[in-house]
Amino acid sequence: MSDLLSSLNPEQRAAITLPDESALILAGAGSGKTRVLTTRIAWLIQSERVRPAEVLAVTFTNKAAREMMTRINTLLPINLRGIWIGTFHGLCNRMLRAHYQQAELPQTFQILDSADQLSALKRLLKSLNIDGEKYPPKQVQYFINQAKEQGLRPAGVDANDPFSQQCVELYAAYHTQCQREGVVDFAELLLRSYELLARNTEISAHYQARFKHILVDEFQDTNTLQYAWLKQLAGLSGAVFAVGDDDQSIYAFRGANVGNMRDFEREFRVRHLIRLEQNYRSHGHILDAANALISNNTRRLGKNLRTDAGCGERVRIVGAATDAQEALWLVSEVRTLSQKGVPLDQIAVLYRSNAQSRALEHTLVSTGIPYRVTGGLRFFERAEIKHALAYLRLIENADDDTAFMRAVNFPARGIGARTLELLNDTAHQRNSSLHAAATQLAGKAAAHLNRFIQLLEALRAQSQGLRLPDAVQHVIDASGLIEHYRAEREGQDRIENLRELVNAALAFVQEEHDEIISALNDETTPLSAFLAHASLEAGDNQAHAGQAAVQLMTVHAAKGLEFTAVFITGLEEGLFPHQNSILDASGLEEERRLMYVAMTRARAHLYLSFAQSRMLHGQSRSNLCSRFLDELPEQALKHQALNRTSEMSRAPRHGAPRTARASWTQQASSQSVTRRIQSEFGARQSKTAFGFYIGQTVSHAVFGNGTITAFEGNGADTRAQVNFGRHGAKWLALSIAKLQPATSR
DNA sequence: CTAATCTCAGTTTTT
DNA sequence: CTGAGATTAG
Repeated sequence: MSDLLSSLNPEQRAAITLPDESALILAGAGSGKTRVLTTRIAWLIQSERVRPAEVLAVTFTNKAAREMMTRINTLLPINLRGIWIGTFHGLCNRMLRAHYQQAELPQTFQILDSADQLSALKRLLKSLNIDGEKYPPKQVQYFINQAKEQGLRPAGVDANDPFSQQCVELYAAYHTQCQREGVVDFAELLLRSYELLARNTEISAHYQARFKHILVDEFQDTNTLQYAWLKQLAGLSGAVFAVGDDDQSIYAFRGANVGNMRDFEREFRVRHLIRLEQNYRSHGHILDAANALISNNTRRLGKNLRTDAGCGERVRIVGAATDAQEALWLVSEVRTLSQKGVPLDQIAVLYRSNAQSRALEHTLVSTGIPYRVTGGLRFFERAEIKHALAYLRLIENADDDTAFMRAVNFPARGIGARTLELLNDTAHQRNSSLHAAATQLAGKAAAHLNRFIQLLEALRAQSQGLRLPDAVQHVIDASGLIEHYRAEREGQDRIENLRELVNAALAFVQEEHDEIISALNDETTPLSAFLAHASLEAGDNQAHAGQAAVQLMTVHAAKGLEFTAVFITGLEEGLFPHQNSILDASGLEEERRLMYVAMTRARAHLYLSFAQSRMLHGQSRSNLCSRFLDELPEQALKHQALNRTSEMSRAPRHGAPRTARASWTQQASSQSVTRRIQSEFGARQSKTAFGFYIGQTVSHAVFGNGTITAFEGNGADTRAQVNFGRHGAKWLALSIAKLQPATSR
């Protein structure tokens, strides 16, 4: 027991050894959060306060769940049979499989991922003859998911405007469609599981009695429904150990409710609130800067990180003339770091939005620095994989219309829009699945359709006796997918991926025998379990590990990771903070938390950079540098001057250096702190256009006085973004709008 | 029915 | 500038 608790600080130890009641742990960035969580579980079991089967731990990502399992196993090398560790969705799936009848689901129910859900909705809109322009499928999807995440069924949604009323009806129709098809979307997994517990006192009592300890990771990211589910599961007696950091809440945009932390404190009668404020990751200056930044947010639960490490290096701030030069500077710094002995995979390049990666990648490729982009398409989301899975899904459940639509004419077998329209109508009239309608229709209407139905029959029959990997192999061959891709120019990669799918099935079957995982899904078939696995765990973003490479990713993707050196790029108003979040205070605070997360990823070296002009949407635009730079304490910073001449002479193409330099007029920089920062390292006043400059106060005949915040475009097309205060921000073409320099008050 | 061409919007993302 | 989705020509 003592070794479990050795080398922990007093707060960590206190958290780990708390009594059997609910507790809230405010765990700052780099404070050993995962360690506390896993050690708590190991300690509870080792001291025989609970058996493994009485513990439930929930995370947001599969990666986190796996890591937790591994670390507990390292701390406590005993059989953990019966412990429930997984994602919210994974655990709900598990529960629904065990009680599928009470949950009113078919035993073989399948899970729709977001893309599947969207195509299901598009199909629904079409069959109801609803204008997709007026009701964009994406918005309907958002509406439905939001309702579900509030725990609401169609009858419970308040709809006061025509749009919402229509959405409610679509929600109801969509629900009927899902029920008929035997499919559930992600939000449905949670809601169904919640309802199962809420309505069925026996089942609810069973789980409440069983799970004496419930542990929640990243609690600040829970949404309303997840919180309600936890409450239902814990009952009155369960001890919920919630670990989170309100300062790292960056998912409000998808429904996360930081307010859950306050509610939790009250509703679970939390007597133990422990703050983990000792940071084991970042050097002093980095932490000082991050602390100063986040202190600009209001409504915090309050927390300040400290470190025993020295001040370390100052945070470096760099302004470049163009995005291309920013990238070149980055490359030279990466080289320097590498020469100093920092491994490439310990260097992260972060950005606010994915679109920014392109320019960086371009430069990295041309300078020969190996890099790896995290994010983007994952294995099970690839088109060819989804096609193969669609055939497998149809074997399992012929009524799965989403899978049917995906497979029916891919590879092309002469079943076009016309036939499918007819099929859709037939199915809608008879209230049957597409497959059922197709069997009726096949004889008379289309021989092609008939052949497809027969193909499905054959696949089902032939895969019957096969083991899962063999069945997968058979399906990708007999469906014609391999043949189809063989004929395609760039089909080779896709064929490789399909072969990889067979390997994935093989690995999955083997893992099923693994003791840790085997407790799951005793009742379902291997195929059904594999399909659920494919939906719930979309697979790695990037398959090729191997060689050490610089890590490129969005700030969101970097959460939970740490690196020796971190570059945060594109620190410009409109980019970071993002344009769409600048308007309201809560959006801005989330952007600030995002910046905080980004900064606290760094151990020893932190670089913040911006460009005065950048290519965006095919146009060059100029922005002020980010307001977040103004919020950092001067003593923790080092403004690094770009050696303009040498950098520019090295610039290969792009980067019209001459015009850029010529335009750096020396303006008096009395108004803005931002400009002061810019002038300190020689970047000076931002770009001018038509004699106007960024930050200038101008007056407009209609909107009155405003401040220029950005330029975009060139020549006669040049437009300026002007913030007119209560009139909002407007883009005005300088050749048209008659702007006047405002006279000072 | 398919392939080529046009239009248009364009954060962040896990399950 | 890009990629998705719709529209139109073959």
